[in-house]
Amino acid sequence: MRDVAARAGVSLKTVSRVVNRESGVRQDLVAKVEQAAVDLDYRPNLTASNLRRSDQRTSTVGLLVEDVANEFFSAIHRGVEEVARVRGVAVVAASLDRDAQRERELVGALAARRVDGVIIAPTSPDQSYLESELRSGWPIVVVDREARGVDIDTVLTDNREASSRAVAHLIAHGHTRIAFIGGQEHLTTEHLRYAGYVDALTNAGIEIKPWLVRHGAADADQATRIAGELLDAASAPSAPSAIFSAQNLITMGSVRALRARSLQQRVALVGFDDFAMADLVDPAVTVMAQDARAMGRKAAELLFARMESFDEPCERHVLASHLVQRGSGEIQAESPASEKPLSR
Amino acid sequence: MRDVAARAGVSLKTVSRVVNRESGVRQDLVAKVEQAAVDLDYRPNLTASNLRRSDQRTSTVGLLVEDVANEFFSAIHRGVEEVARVRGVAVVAASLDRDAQRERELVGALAARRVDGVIIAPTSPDQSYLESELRSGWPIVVVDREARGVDIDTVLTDNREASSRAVAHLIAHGHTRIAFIGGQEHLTTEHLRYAGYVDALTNAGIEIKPWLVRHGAADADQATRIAGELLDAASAPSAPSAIFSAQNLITMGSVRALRARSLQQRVALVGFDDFAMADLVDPAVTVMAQDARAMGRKAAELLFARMESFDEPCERHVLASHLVQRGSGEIQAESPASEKPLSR
DNA sequence: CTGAAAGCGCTTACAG
DNA sequence: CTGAAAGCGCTTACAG
Repeated sequence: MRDVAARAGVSLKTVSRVVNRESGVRQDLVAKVEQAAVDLDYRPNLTASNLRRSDQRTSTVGLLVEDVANEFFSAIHRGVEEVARVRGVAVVAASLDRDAQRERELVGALAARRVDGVIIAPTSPDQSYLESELRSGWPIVVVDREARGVDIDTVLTDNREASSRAVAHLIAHGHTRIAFIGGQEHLTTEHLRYAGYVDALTNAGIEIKPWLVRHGAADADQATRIAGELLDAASAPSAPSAIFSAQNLITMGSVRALRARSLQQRVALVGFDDFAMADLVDPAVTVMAQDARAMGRKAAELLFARMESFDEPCERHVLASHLVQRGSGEIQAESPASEKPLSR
Repeated sequence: MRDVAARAGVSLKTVSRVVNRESGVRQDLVAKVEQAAVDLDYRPNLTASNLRRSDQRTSTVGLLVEDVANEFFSAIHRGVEEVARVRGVAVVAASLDRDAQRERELVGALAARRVDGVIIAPTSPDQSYLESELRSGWPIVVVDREARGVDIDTVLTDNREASSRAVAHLIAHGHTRIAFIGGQEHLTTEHLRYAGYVDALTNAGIEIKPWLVRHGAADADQATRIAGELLDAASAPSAPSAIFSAQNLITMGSVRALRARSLQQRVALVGFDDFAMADLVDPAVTVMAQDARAMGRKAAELLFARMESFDEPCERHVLASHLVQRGSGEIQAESPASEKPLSR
């Protein structure tokens, strides 16, 4: 900038005004400065400018999710980006991979870069370490999963209610032996989805059968193995006639397990989370679909709102999921009483 | 930092040394400074530090792709992140959405943030606008698609050869009426994949039939429509007996078109790019799989290498794709001569 | 409308 | 081993 000022024969301040398109600079000076900037390949340095600027904004926000390559989280990423973009704000995204320590490290890395705020799908069991950043007025929003140990803006789906509806859907198709396959137990989403499963069974007066409940499927391959164990181990009368899978990767794994045993037309399946190609599997997969992109948008809106107002009370948004019936969830339980043909 | 220095009763410089873990500070001073930092909730300001630092590194790199929510690009993102992470480097990722102007704007936005380098899957037809940034020594690597109008480090797949192999695979199964469905024509990947299609047909002495070639499918829905037109419009003897789709979204769209006509067991399909659940569709989808994550890793490695050496000649890496046979690509052409049963 | 001085939070290049 | 001064590229808060 100094070089540009020298070449244009004006002061630093005038160059600054032109670069920031402030009004009230004589037209001929504007032209001179712009010419000099072009001649010298001048690029404004945002990091220098916000060092002194009063708002201290870097026009960058952070996003921490389980895995940027998981389609659920990349859809959230996309939603955040959409809201950030219109404000000229960039998004630095990173994957936590269920590593609690990395969550803290990355928060620190984003703080060191002075991003204007951060959106987190927390993986660590406790977020009280965020206390001091929140007190300092650094905007933080939690998405998909609830934070624990700290009061914070939150965007969630109706995990418990939606799961209950999903399981009730299976019950309505005659199922009473419904397996639950869930992910990491310490995640709030898993807790709530399991609670919804219990709710639905309880409401229907169906006993919870512990041997049909499995937690801890960390990826699609583990889910395939676990679903396989459920399908193989149980003796016929106690074998599951339906599966409720609590998450997209688990659903994909369950589909593989069912197909490997040629059970996909006999054992019903409803999965939490939609995924690409769910409509093309045979039978097509019935899912409880969250609008991940909308969650990302909402989280970003909360984040930007928070930048304007430190001391408003925390907000908590719950987005509704909806059941997408595609076939796998409408398979009737095999029983003498039920004689409807397989739907679809 | 000034406050920390005051509270610890030392100079700014000493705090700086402690914060940066430089050796040669007396143990008692280190302890005092660390205590003061904790008391005051001190966070180092990376943006301030690299303003003065000689290397001027922000420990952040940029990544510009078509869409962060497309699984091909989010896998690249993940690969870049893996390499960046071990260096303590953050990744700011953004979507171009085929908007050439946005490509330039985002490059400018990243330049203003002084990221240490940027990886681009270019969408605009010409990258000569990057000339001045490259001259200034700003590391840029291009991934997936070639840059035009500028000499630059590049990571690609063997688009042409791989496409040729994919189409040859269909020819080997008796097909001569093979449709090509491609995306945006100005993308180098599309050019090359079409060229590979032409190569394979030419090598086999099969004439290119213009009515079987369609460019410009911009998303899965358009691909469904285009594939449908191809399947419907042609009169029986000239209808395609196989489809080569040049990209993941197009493949998904083509699967939908085939299924809507119950042709999925009769018309063969090979797609470029693998995708989740391709193994669970019926028939499972044969694809020419690129290792997107490896491409991202390689691009990041080139980028970091470039930061060390401005004037080395540009490198160009071509990663091999491999055919994953799953069923849809092994459907034999229907002809009296061919009596093999459907494979799988 | 334009500019000279001070300062953002840190590091460099020195001196002690 | 420690620190006082200058400066990174810009903006603020003035004065003219």
